[in-house]
Amino acid sequence: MTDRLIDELLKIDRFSDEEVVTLLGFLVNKFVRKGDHFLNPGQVSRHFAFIDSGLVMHYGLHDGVEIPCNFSMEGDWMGSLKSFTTGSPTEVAIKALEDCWIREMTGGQLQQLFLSSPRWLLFKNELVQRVFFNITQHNADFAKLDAKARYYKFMKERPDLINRVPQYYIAAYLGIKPQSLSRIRKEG
Amino acid sequence: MTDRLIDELLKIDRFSDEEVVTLLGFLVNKFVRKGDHFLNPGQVSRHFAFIDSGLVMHYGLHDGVEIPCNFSMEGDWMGSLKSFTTGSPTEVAIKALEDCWIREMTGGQLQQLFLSSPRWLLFKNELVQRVFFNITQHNADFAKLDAKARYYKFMKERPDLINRVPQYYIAAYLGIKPQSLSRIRKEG
DNA sequence: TCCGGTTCTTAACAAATGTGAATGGATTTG
DNA sequence: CAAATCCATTCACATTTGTTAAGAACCGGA
Repeated sequence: MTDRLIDELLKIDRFSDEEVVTLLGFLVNKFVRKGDHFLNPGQVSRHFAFIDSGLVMHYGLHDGVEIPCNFSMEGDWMGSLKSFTTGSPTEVAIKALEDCWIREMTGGQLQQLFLSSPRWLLFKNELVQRVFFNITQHNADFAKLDAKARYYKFMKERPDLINRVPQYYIAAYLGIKPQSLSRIRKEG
Repeated sequence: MTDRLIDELLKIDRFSDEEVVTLLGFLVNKFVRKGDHFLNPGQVSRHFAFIDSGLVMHYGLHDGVEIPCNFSMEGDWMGSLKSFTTGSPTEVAIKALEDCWIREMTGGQLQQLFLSSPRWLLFKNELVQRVFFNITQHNADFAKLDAKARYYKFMKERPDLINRVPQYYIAAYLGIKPQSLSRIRKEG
């Protein structure tokens, strides 16, 4: 039997069996139905989770419209770093776009993990850095590319998302209106 | 005699005198003239530095145009995290917009620092997180606001930069053309 | 299966932003 | 100091994107 979570862990660092067991002892299985929130807008984030299956979006609200800023899927970890570390109400909510099976832990458990082995802090840093690099790239795309180019780039780089994310969310992620995205798709 | 670097350090964590001395032992003073690079486009980043005075921009190139993605000034640390940690050629160059006095160290020295006390790793994480939160906010602004709103927000939040950064760089940072920024400024 | 809502598309028009070119002022350089 | 360059502005016009409204296609639930 293989465990995707362990596979992903070992890609990042050489965790010992003991370290892995400690982590698994903290994790609790949970089901999140499509459309439900892992983290509601304005709430304080208290959990950090691995996604075994399914897809979520991280999003902010603007004039009542949900604007995704990131997507996470099976094999990814998810959480609202800022709310989680500062205890402030989150500016970024997390909602399931598909039924999800996840394994979650609390902030206190994560702290215990950090104390149990220095490797876990490096692990966290690695995850933060990955998201940081992605956001930096997305940001550069906004400054450099027009709407059409951003859409083509998204299609090329995230073909896995094209058919799993509703187009009006993709449009919002790219900073354009759904009608404009339709037009871009039509005119090739 | 006060040292801005030490002030900033102590805002982040309770470093001991010994830890501070270790850091200072690694740092080398350097002058970077306005217009010169701290990190040239495409080079591998080998240094990490504190800015005692002056202003730099982190930027990427697009069709030969410099597009800033971040600014750092006196009191800030600077470096290209991705190039620095992965050893890859940087996608983000760093250029002085004003004459700068900096104190820099090498990657090897930073590693020594990490080994000397766990506090330094936490320190690095804190710096990464801050930039991460900033970029995340800038990113959300791109998706949510039009050019005019982005400019007003920038004026409100970064009045310290308005008169130190040339307007064509501010325009590029905001993802618009200099002429469009001129028009926005004119029409109020 | 049918219904009711949601998502996607289309179109005409409005508004925002880009483009190219010219000007004048400021700044740098020799 | 003068020449040269760079930078900000302005304008007319082109292109892109937003807005509003309507209908078509696609669901999910009764």
